Amino acid sequence: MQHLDTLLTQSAIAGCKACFQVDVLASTIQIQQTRKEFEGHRTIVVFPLTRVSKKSPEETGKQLGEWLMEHEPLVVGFQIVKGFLNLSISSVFWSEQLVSALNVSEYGIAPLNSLPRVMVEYSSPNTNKPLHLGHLRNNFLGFSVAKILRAAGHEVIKVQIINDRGIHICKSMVAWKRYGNGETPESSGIKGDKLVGKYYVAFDVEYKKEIAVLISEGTPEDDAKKSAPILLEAQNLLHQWERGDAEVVELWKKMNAWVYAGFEGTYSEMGVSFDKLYYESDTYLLGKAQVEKGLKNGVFFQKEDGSTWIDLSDEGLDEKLVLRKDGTSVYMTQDIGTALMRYEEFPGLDRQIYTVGNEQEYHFKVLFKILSKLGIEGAERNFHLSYGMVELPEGKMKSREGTVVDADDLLVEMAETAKRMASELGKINDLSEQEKATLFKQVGYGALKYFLLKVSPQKSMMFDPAASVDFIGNTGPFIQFNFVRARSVLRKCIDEGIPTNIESVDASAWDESELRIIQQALNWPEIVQLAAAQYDPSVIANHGYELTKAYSRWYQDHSVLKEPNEAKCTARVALTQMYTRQIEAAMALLGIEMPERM
RNA sequence: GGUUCCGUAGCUCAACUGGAUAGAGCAUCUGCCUUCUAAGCAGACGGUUUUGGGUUCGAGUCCCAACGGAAUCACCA
Repeated sequence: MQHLDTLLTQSAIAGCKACFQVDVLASTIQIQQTRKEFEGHRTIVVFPLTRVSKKSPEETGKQLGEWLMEHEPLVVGFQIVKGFLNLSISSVFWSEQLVSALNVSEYGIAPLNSLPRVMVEYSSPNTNKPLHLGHLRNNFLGFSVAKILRAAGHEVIKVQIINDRGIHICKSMVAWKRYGNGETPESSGIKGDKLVGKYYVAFDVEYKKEIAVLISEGTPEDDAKKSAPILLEAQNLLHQWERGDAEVVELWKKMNAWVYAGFEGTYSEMGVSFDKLYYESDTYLLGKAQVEKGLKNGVFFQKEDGSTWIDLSDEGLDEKLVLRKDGTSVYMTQDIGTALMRYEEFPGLDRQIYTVGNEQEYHFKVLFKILSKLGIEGAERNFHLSYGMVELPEGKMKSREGTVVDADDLLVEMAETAKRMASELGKINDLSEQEKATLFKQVGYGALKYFLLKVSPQKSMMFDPAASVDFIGNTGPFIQFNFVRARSVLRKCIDEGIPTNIESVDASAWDESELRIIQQALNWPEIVQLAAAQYDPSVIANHGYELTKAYSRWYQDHSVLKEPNEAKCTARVALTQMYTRQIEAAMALLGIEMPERM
């Protein structure tokens, strides 16, 4: 479509020269898709031209339209509505564009490495509890953005950093030592991450009890919170870990391994993956060296108590701590080290995309500034893919109040809902049990992914577990359903000997609704680029929905198999093919699989 | 209090980045399955785009102010 608009712009510029004797800039020619209530395909907005034409919008449009009719072969008709010049484009053009799009292998997908190498970080869980709904949004988002960037031409490296170290895991360790009696995932049959999470909860229960006891003995609340024995024990474990105490490190390794096995199960169900994993325990010391180097260069400064800071007040930010007075690192220290390490490990890395919730916006603003001051070329190109929280009707998820929506549970529920719907409809009774199981996951997970990705990332969103995720309307299954119908048509074409290798379509075979769908579909390459530029899967989701909606409407009153006119039949096969290929590609960018039947 | 983000139909979201009469889905109501899969299609209902100013041919979109909500401003992660 860009191609078409470029041609039309050039013609319009020539037209302005001929009609009004002025040179106009390309930016003055505004072209958009004609709204569906008007005749025509592309619209030139005339208002900006009235300044040079010195005529009314209607008169300006009329002169330009007449000139284009004569001199631009693509334009076969025009109409002026107020200040809008609506151009009808030759259906031969649409026909040819469609066929050529059908004959490239991955229409709209840019060649790999045509754009620079980028890194997408997502997930980044703590290892003390299982993944929840918030992680689902995070993971689907990061995974999808990685795919979109790849489709736009970037080389993409998907990574996560695992927060495997710190007080949180020590809490689980203490509780397991106290109450675990050697329980393991194998002995209990509990998934590893769930088991560790169980002891994190057990810690919290005991911690609260001890605080209550202390308070009843007359200890002020603040002191009680700091001096509860179980907390001290956890802190002690953390110190032992940092000193490398063999027994503690072994327990830490053991419990983390349980968690990783559990996470791996969830990731695999979700269909997300990573190219490289980073562990905080490997990287948390790296930042220190960088900070010390920066201290010598004057990027950082030390306060009297020995803590290290950066002053970003002239950037509109505050002073920010990068090393504690005891020399231990904070979150920022670690992120500095990890970032610099990644630049070294992946030469030519153009930027990093951090998929992290919007509560950390300030943190990343500071991080990017620091990286820039440390001399990273293009550090300001780094992007915090910030997303809003997923909220429940009663507010935020709180693990302490048990309102957390568990990722594994939700996935199971989604597949079950798909199963329930499918058995009510009874269209797939002849599939094998295994085929059915696959289908229920495709549909159920598809519904969930679409639900979470169709909303712009920055917006916080509502999730009502009671209302559940819809399967009708603007949903993943609606798109899958239309795909399945279209595929079914194409299969039957093959059965009935109707050719599906389309090399040309007679332009006279199209009706207006079809030309409109073609036009919509030909926007695909730009949609991919736009989604990549904005790091926004919802752009893809919306396009997929609009295209599907149009196809579904068309499907209702255009039969392919029963169309007697051969040229029309061919045209409809081509359109159906275009639809199935594009929608499959689009959904793939969202991580949604398409079934053959449903 | 400072900074940032958000506010569109009863609910959940769009609106091609300043263009035409602000669109979908859900919910409610009415039609359509002997016709390629009805998880569908068509129609009805539903709006002072939170409010008030401004910028211009033109504002949901940009600027200012107010109101409402969220996040952040930790030697937490």
